[in-house]
Order: sequence, then structure tokens, then C-alpha cells
Amino acid sequence: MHNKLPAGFYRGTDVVAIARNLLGKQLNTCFGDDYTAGIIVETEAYCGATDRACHAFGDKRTARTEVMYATGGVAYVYFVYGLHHLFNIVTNKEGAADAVLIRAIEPVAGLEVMQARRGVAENDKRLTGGPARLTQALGITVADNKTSLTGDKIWLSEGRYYPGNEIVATTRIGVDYAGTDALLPWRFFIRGNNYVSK
DNA sequence: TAGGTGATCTTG
DNA sequence: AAGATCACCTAT
Repeated sequence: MHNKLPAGFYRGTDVVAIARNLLGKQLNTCFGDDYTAGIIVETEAYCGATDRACHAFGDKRTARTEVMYATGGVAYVYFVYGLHHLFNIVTNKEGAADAVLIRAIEPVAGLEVMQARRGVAENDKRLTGGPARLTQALGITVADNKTSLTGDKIWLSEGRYYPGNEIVATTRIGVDYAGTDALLPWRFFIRGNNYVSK
């Protein structure tokens, strides 16, 4: 597609700012003949070195977290709860384990493909609202871990502009184990958007 | 609100 | 090496 975001977009050093800036961008995938896309409407920032909620907290290096240390602009996809694949965008320079979890998109292309993958109706918010739902709708799995976001399988493009007063910042979801870091306002979403989780 | 499911990491 | 944990979803 046109307007593909350049590698530099992902290399900024402020993952919280990038998480906010990702709202309104279009997330695209193309696997085989199946093209699907949606506008990002909910994100969460995870900041490796200092963030107790981050898988790479304290610069923890394991097989799973290794990709978070890569130069920004690749996918971090992991498997949780025995059935869900979650998609993150790695940011910052090599050695800084920052990433942004994509929590919801509003579908804009390939709706019939998404519907077939998800098994729910096109106009149902459950099609792409939720971090595990959007990965399934887009066909992303752990096989796409480490995939470059400037390639031709998964990429971002300019999508829609949202003014600042439509952007809401709150605490992140499902990170109660992180102590006081669970209170950080690092979740961002579009006010009133139907696909944002409650 | 409870249970499912399996990779990852271990006095969380 | 077994068991707790887990950035969630679906169905009662």
C-alpha cells in the first residue's frame, strides 16, 4: 500500500509517545492473497528497563523477550493463556526493550476475510476489538514474531487523524502484578470508538 | 464469573 | 522437573 510508515517512525526513544501516535495509523497484513487492514484505536506502552509490567523488566533476556531488544520496527508476537496470540510493535534503538501492544483496531479492508477467520459478523465489535481478536482477524501468529514492519506482510500506513481531545489515557489492563507501575497512564484509546475494550 | 489451554519461567 | 503464572476470550 501507499504511505507505508518508514523505519524511522519506530526508532524514537519515547515509547509512550509512540503508543499515543500510533492511534489512527492503519495496520495492514497480506498473507497469500488475503489483504486485511484496520485503524489502530487502542494501544499500550511497555518500557523494558524500568517497567515492572514489561516482559523485559530489568533487562531480562530470555528466548521470548529477545526480540524486544531489536532495533524498532519489528513485530513482537507471543502466545498466552494457551490460545491467544498478541501483537506488539518493537520501538527504540537496539538494546532498549520497548514495545507497544496493539489492543484494538477498527476494520477497514478485507472484512470478509476477517469474518471468516473470526467467525463473527462484520459489524460485531468482537471482530477486531481486543488484542487477541485483532491478531486472529489479521491472521497474525507467533510465526510472525520478528517480522519487519517495513516489509510486505505486516506494515503500517497513514490512516486517520484524531485530534488530541479524542484521545484518552488510562492505566493498562491486566497488569495488576506490576505494583505501582500498574498505575501508569500508558494505555491510549479513541474516545467513544466502538472497538475499544471496556 | 469461571474455565480453558499451553508456552514460559520458577519464593511474581 | 513439576507447578504456578499469564499484556485474554467465550460461554454460562
